[in-house]
Amino acid sequence: MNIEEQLKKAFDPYFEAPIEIWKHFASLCELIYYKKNEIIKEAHRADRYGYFLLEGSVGQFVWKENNFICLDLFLENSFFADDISLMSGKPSAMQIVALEKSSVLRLSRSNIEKLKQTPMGAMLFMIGDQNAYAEKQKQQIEFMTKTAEERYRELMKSKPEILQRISQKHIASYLGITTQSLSRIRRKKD
Amino acid sequence: MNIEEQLKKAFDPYFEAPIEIWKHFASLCELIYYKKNEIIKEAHRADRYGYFLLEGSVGQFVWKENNFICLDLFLENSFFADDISLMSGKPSAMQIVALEKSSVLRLSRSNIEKLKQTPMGAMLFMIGDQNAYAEKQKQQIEFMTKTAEERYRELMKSKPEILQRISQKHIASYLGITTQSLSRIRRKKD
DNA sequence: CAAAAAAGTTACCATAGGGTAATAAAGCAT
DNA sequence: ATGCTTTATTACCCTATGGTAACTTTTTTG
Repeated sequence: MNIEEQLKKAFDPYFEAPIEIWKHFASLCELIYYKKNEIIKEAHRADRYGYFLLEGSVGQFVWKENNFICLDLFLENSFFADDISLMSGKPSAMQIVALEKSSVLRLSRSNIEKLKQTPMGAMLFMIGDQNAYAEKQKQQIEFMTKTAEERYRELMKSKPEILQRISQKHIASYLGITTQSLSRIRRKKD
Repeated sequence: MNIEEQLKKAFDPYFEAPIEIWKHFASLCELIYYKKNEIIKEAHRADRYGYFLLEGSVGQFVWKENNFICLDLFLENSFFADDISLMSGKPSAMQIVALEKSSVLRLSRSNIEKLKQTPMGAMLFMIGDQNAYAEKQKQQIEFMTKTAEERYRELMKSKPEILQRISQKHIASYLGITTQSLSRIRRKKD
C-alpha cells in the first residue's frame, strides 16, 4: 500500500476525505526512519512538527522521579505530536520515542498551516483534534474508574499486539504502575 | 459586562477574534439558568449542545461504583460540553451538573456547524478543541506524576476559589480520592 | 425556625501498589 | 557464541488511600 492510501485508510473511520487530499498531505511531508529507542522529540525542547506513524510504534513520555513514564502509546497508522509544544511554539516536558524500528511522516508547522487553509484540510485537523480530546478523556475515565489490574486486562483484550511489541516497563508506566506491580498482576493468571 | 464582551474576554488569551464574531456567536445561543445541583446533561443520554458558562460552576461526572466522580470542573467564562456525545451524536456516560446557581449560553450542534462554516468560526473551534486537549493532557500529567496530596495543594494554589465554592465531595473525586482521604490531607496543615 | 438531609470529620482496619534488593531471563554487541 | 546490559520476576516490608461506621457540622426544606 502506498503512503496516501495508508493515510486515507487510517483517517476514514472518522471522515472520508478524497485521495487527492492525502496526496497533497503526503507531498508536504518528509519520510523519516527511526531505530528502536531513538528519540523523536527530546524533553524540554520545542517541536514544530506533527507526525504520522507509518510503521512501528511510538510513545509519549514525561519524567517522574527517576524514569520516564508513558502518557500514550501509538501503533502504525496513528497521528501523534507533542501537541502542547506544537501549539504554543514553546518547549514542553514531553519526550517522544520510537519503541520499535519505525517509519514516520513528518509535517512542519508551516505546512500544517498551509493545509489548514484549505477547507478540507481545516476539516481534517478539526476532526483530528476533537478525536484526540475524546481519546484522552476516555483514557482519563479508565484511569479514574478502574484499578490497574482492570486496565491491564482491558488493554490485553483491546490491543493484545501492544503486549507483544512493547516492553513491560513501558506498559507498566502507561498503566500507572511499576514493573513490579505489573509482574504481580501477570502472575495471577494470564 | 454584556455577553459578547464576556465571550471575547474569555477567549482572548487564546485568539483575539473581533467583537462582531462574538455578537454573532451570542445571537445563535439560548440563555439558560440552572439551579444548584440541577442536571444540565444526563448520563446515558445524547446531547447536541455546546455550552459557555457565564456565571456559576459546572462539573462533568461519570458513575463509579456508588457515586458520581468528577472528571472536570468549570468556573464562569469557560466552554464545556459532553464532547464525546456532541461529536458522535450518540449517548455517553457523562453527566453534567451545575454546582452552583449558574447561567449558561447553549449552542446547538446545527448552529455550531453554521459557525464553523465561517473562516473565523472554524478557527475558534479549532483553537478551542486544541486547548481542551492540551488541558486534558496536563491533567493527565498531574495525575500520573503527583500524589493526591500534591494535587490538592497545587489546586489550592492555582484555583483557591474552587475550594471555597465547590463541595469537598466533588473536589475529592476530582482529585481521584475519597472525601475521607481529602479530610485527612486537609487536617495535616492548611 | 425546626426537623431532616447532606456533607464533612475522625477512627479503625484492609488493601493496592510502591521501594529496595536479589535473582533470573532475555536481548544486544563484539 | 559469549559475555554485557537491560528487562522481568519474586520477596520483603512500607505507605497512601479505600471502606465501614459513628459522630458532628452544615445546608436544605417544609
